[in-house]
Amino acid sequence: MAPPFSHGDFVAALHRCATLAHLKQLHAHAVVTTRAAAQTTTFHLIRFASLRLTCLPYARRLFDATASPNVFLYSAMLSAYAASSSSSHATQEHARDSLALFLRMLRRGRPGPNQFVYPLVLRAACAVGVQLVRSIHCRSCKDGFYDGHDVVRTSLLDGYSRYGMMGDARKLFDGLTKRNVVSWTALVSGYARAGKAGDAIVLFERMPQRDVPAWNAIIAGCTQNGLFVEAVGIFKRMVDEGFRPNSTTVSCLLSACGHLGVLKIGKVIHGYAWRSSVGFGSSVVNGLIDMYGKCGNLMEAQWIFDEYSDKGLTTWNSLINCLALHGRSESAIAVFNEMRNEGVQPDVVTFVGLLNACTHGGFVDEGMKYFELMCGEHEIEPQIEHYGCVVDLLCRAGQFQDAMNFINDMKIKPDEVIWGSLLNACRIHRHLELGEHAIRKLLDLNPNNANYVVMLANLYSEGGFWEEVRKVRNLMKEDVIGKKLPGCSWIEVNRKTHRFYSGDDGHPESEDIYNTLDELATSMEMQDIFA
DNA sequence: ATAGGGTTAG
Repeated sequence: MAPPFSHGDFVAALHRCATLAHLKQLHAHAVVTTRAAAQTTTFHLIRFASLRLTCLPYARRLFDATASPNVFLYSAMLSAYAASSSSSHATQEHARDSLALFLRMLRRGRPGPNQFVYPLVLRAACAVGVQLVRSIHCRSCKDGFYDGHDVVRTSLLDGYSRYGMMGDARKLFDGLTKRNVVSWTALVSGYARAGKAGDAIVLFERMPQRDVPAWNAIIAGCTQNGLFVEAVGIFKRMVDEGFRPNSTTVSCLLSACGHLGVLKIGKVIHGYAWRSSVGFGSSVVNGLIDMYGKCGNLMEAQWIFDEYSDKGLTTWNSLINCLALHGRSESAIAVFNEMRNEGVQPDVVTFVGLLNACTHGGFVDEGMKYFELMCGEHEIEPQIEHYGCVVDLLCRAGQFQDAMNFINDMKIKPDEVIWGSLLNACRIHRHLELGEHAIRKLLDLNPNNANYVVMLANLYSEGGFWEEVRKVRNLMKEDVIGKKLPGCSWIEVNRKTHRFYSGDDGHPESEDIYNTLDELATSMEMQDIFA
């Protein structure tokens, strides 16, 4: 006969379980002492199995073994699904399972969903589609879990904001009985994701209180909108005000450093991850590979990649992108093959990197082969980025007819990047006719972009068509088109940042730089001739 | 018991 075992004893014992085997023993003990019949026991077992031991299937079996689960068990199960959605594939699958449970509740009518169930179901609905968010919104109104239930409202706010529906999100925010740091943060992230970084920053500055996720939201919002300098500035404020950055902060910042090419700050962040408790989880490691790669330190990126044992899809993608960026085309392709041998399924981003590698290496046939592989075997619907890569690939190789045929066969409308790639190649290969065609398409898409007119002038002047050049120059003087911003780039060498504008000769070593550029161009042409 | 923050891309 088992000794008496109170509920308190049971919970205490549960928290000392380190493995699923321990949990099963305790479960068995509960069955023997008939405690298993109590739904509070099952509730604790489900939560511990799923959240602490990350064993979702066991949690589900416990749930399924209960004849008429109460609302606590439903919400424990929904939390379990929400917590174990790490990869996007798992998210989809778990979202479907969560929604199936919700539908079961509605069908059976008992227990009805309550204010704890709605936020969990809404999180799953977000992963599926905004229509579902809307339906659940309606349902929550009918059930009376809408007015006055700020947590449900905040979940809805987040749901709409993830689909860029900021009007609806704003209404939900304005109708809250009491705003808090969570609802403010949800709104800030929403505006940032919708591309309204300015609105996001204004709201952030108005927030009555801020915590680490709130700072992360605005830093992420800046990086998502290309405001990398601002992201670094806000990070400095965050640290000055005594907040402790976590791994999310660090990965956002590494992204910003990579885009800016500021190795110095990137290394400081790396050092911070080392000293603090942030550590080297996948997001930080992937961010480091990307940052070092973009800042020119390919060796360091490769080294971090090699040392990291828990390589995920993004880890592989980051390295392939770095290699492509550095013109190491064969290595990028080799890493891609290695990745597939390891059984990691490539995604849309992988193929952008891979196609870029092919473009930079001039591997036209391989590039086309990988494009086919992506559409065929991997069943990935090509995005505009992939089309852009292929057009670039064909154009740089001078295969204009193939490029035009490819553009005409595209399933989506060609954008500025597609026509821009074509135009650039036409300029290099002096293909005037097709170049004019590309310019026309570009001006159709964006009549106010002065860059295109400058490109047209360049196209004519490099072909020696001076009369046309004069016409275009006159067109520019009419000021119908805004002023062209000069192209700008910068690089950090030996702790000093050197900045260059296009056509700029202000750098002290300008003459050497242009000489080296000429040498490189000549050497490249020679390689072309003898290839 | 429930809600907010994330990296890779021409």
